[in-house]
Amino acid sequence: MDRRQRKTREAIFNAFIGLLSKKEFSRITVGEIIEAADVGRATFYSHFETKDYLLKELCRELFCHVLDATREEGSEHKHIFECEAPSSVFLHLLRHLQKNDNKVLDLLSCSSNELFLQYFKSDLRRLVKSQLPLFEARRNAALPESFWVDHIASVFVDTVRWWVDSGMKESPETISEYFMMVV
Amino acid sequence: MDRRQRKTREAIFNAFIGLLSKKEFSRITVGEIIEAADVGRATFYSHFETKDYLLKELCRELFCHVLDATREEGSEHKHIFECEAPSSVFLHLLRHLQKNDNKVLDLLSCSSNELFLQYFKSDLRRLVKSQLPLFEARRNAALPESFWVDHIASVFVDTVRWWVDSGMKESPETISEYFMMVV
DNA sequence: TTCGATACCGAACATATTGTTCGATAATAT
DNA sequence: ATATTATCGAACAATATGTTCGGTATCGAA
Repeated sequence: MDRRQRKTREAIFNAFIGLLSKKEFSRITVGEIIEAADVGRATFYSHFETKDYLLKELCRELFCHVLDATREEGSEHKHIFECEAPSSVFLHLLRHLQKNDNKVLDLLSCSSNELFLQYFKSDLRRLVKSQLPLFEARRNAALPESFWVDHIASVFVDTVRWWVDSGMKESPETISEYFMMVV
Repeated sequence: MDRRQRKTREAIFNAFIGLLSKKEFSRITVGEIIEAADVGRATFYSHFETKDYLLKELCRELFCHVLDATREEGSEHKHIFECEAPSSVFLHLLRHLQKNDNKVLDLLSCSSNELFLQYFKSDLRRLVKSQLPLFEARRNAALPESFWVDHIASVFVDTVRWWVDSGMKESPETISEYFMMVV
């Protein structure tokens, strides 16, 4: 990819994230984004069809990155996935969030976080599905698998939401314990 | 309240709900609403400051209505709240939803249902809080109350979401059982 | 029934936002 | 060095928002 493209794309993402910390998604205009990113109007529209697609692509990049990182760490230390409690993989995720090395946390704590949590959850469902055996012991046989997967992903997202909404005072370890207590 | 006011208010709500079943909230314009409701532009703005307030007031009316109805039924048959399992109050809620006597279900199954589920959840939290003793037996003492309340409300909302998203094939009784299995 | 209050109409209005177009310029890859 | 391509910037039509105003119809209370 052309270096210019990378730069403008990055500039737009950063401007967008910056604006999101100040105001709601629906009230952010394309005009504000291109001014903050310092790019031409036509340039913006050559990168993103609409503001909604910008949101979508941003989520895809960030969440896939976080989940892939979690998955990688998992395959480095295979025992995590094979031997330890199911909490491990989620604990890793929570630690990634707290470090905030990428900007996921900024998105999850902004006023429009519901939008991101939706995307986050749908990516998470895939992770849960691949880790399903770890939860088999806790599952009631009467529950449909689709319900069970959805439930685990939902509870994790809701737990993260509660965490950030209440100021992230607890450690990732504590939150992970809470999660394991209720799931 | 003036009969004229009631009528236009009702007309706007109905037009709004009708449009929501066809397109996303963010793509619905005030122009479309007033055309469908057959009221003047100035009239709309004398009732609702913006489209967002319209959404908010609609949620407040409908959800409060549902939850109040549930509460009322509860006080008629006091045993429900005092003696029976905590499932009862939620089962009542689910039955109300399935009957769809008010239009709550339309909102929960439209493409912008996330918006409504948020409002629904915050109203639900209050209900959960008032029914908290019923869940005491299932609660791990290490969990903060705020987390516990949030969790119960979240799981209920997520359960309803799963139900409507997957076509509401199950009976309210079954869904209530699923809910009680995982909470 | 009457009468004062007020909700509604509808059309016009300024303003803001969206998404597109185009020629000129500058950065890039090879 | 050169052909390619991303960006600029300014202008553009089309659409949406929220307000204003005088006239009309409806309402609730006496």
